Amino acid sequence: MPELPEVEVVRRGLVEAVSDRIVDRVEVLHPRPVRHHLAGPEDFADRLVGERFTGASRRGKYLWLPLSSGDAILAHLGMSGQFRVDDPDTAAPVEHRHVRVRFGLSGGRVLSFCDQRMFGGLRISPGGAELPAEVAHIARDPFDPEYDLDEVVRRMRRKRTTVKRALLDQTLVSGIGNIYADEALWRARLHGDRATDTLARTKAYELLGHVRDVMAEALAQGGTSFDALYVNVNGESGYFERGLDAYGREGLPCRRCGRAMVREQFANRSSTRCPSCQRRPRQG
DNA sequence: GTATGTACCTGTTTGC
DNA sequence: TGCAAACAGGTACATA
Repeated sequence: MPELPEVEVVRRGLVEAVSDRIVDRVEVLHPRPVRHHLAGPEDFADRLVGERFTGASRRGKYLWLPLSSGDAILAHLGMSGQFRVDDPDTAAPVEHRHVRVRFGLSGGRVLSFCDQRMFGGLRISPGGAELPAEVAHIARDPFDPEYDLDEVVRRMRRKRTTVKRALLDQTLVSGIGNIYADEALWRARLHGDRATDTLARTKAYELLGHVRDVMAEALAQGGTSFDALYVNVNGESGYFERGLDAYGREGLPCRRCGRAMVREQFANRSSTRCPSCQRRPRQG
């Protein structure tokens, strides 16, 4: 599932692949990924033909492709979204890759938005080249030059919620999903149910430091991959899966203490933790 | 304003 | 063997 490191890998690939290319053809093969473009799939396609890409930007897990008109194509990969860049002659058949939207580019290459589970999507953001209005509510991520760690710690400790919910709150700090939340909690030896307002200031700084570190390490390895659902624009997987200490390790020994890792339900998803290093907080 | 719960999706795995 | 149910989970929206 693409989180910040995976989305950043895709962004870097897109900068190389689409910058200065002109859209000469758009095919919307399934309406769902453009559901947020209220004027409909045909309008989505018509508006983009003739536009020139000027780069690729990101905030948290949102990506956007600024256009020379000042508008942007805003994208979210959701659970299983991928961007692929191919030569038309060598690309795999459309139906084998769940291609939902295809862009013909000047120079002959094809940019495809593929999405098996269709939680992701594309939309046109008018005037959104700099920062789409649709992502204005998303907090800066830990790799953003203007990310304000002190402010995140202050806001986190003021919230009346639990630590894991706070990490996943994209309006507090963006880019973190279930995988890297579990990894950072394991490194910080914290249980996800710990109340944020009982967290010592130094512990909050430590936790957010682990968040940044684990995502930086994942990015350096090209991201994490599961079930080939996440790949870069060339269809290649990252290598960080072997670096995970918590996520997906239910029943395996904790790499710190050897106790078997456990998996628990958490808000319609799951959390994996060490029952010894990450003790459940006392209630009340 | 803030916190929480649910719907949206489909390929794969699990259970009867 | 075959079908149904469970599961994965980020975001938008509804509800409390």
